[in-house]
Amino acid sequence: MEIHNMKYKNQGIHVIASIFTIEKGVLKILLIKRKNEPFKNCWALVGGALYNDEDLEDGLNREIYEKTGLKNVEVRLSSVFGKKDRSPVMRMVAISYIGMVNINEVKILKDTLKTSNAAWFSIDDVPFLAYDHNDIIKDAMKKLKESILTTDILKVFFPDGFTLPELQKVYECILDEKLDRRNFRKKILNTNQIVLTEEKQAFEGKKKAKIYRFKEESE
Amino acid sequence: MEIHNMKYKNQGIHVIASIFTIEKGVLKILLIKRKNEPFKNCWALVGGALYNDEDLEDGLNREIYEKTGLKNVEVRLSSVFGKKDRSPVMRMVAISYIGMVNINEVKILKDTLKTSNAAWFSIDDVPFLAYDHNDIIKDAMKKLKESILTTDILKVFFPDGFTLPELQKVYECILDEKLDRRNFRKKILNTNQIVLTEEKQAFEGKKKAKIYRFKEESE
DNA sequence: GCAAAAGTGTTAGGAGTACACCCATGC
DNA sequence: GCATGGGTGTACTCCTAACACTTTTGC
Repeated sequence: MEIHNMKYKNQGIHVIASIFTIEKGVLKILLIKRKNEPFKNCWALVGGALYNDEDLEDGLNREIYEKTGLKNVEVRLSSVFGKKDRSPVMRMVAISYIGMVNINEVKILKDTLKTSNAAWFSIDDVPFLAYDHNDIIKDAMKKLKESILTTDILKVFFPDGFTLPELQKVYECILDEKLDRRNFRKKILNTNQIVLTEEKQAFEGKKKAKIYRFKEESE
Repeated sequence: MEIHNMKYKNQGIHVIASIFTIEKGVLKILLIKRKNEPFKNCWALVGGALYNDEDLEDGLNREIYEKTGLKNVEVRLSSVFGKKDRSPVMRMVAISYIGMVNINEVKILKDTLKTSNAAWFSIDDVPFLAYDHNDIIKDAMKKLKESILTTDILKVFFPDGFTLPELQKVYECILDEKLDRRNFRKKILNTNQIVLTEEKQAFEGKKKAKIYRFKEESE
């Protein structure tokens, strides 16, 4: 590869995050309003161009921080988008990630150097977005549904443990379907990913529910 | 993003394929010997730098063709490798794919503009490779194992159909474990991905085996 | 007729699904 | 005491895994 060959010039990498949360039983995604061209004033996913001197996930976390004020969002690779004309400015390949945050623990910045607004949108109510970000969200949703049972991606929602009714609500919200209470308990307990604690806590009912927590990696 | 900012200059995208085949019951991977720096004379996966004016998979297929003479290899996304120092020349992010080819139907070029050799290596016998290609293979192997049951990625091995003993050999070879004949048949037939044909054919035994084929997408 | 591989069936355990009743608590 | 949600068990089906015998055919 000849570094000065025009065939390779002006390529860049977008690192993009579909950041989800759940607020009052509704799955939401974090969007920002762009302040600059291209797609000025258009809503978009959080993300931007990777620097030369940072690893992919570090770049993504920097972008998330710069555009929303959020720090240390845990992210997982979702997919790659590389159509040659997906950016009107120059050739950009997008690496897309999924992130989950606890809405009670974060405060997003509405106005930054490059964004004029930031807001949570219900997943059923996403507007037309910059670039191919609508496609990216679609793919991220699919991956999210696949990974909730097999990974501990939901851990961030429950830093202090959770009751099974709570967890079930989150599942129902992400999968967008009702689940049977008894079968849900069996399934979750069978994955061997969670353990019972001593505590109890009221959730929606009057009766107190048992609190569980995700196992640590070592357990 | 300011296009002339040094933070974004000299970035590129590697498109890389772990091309597998099965030869005499052994899983093999296609490697090429590099003719140029960096990693001159080192073995490496097939792939190279993406051009500005081509989609990701088109670029990958071009690289495969240039370096091995193979055309139209069907590929699937595997993962992404983006450590900042993974290339000594400039910042390169690698998009890695899995490809399968039928060794009876291809002839690879041993010598091209950029390669001085190309050869199939048993998966247990892969040498030290250029860049982070050893890591990329490891990941591709994991993805390959996950996808053989749920996708028709093995179709290319059997353009004219296959017998179940044949297919089982391929599974055993990729998963690196022995499978029970009766349970294998049940499992495969249950996936509803294959259909019985009228023909029969001898494989390893004297008795002729029934020939199946993968369903078309429309079936 | 025998060696070598192809083909088949049964049983037991585990997971998924559907479904109904009692328990604890706040009001 | 009753409404609300939390907690539990059972029966059926389906998938998985373990396991042994018969069939075909080339030699």
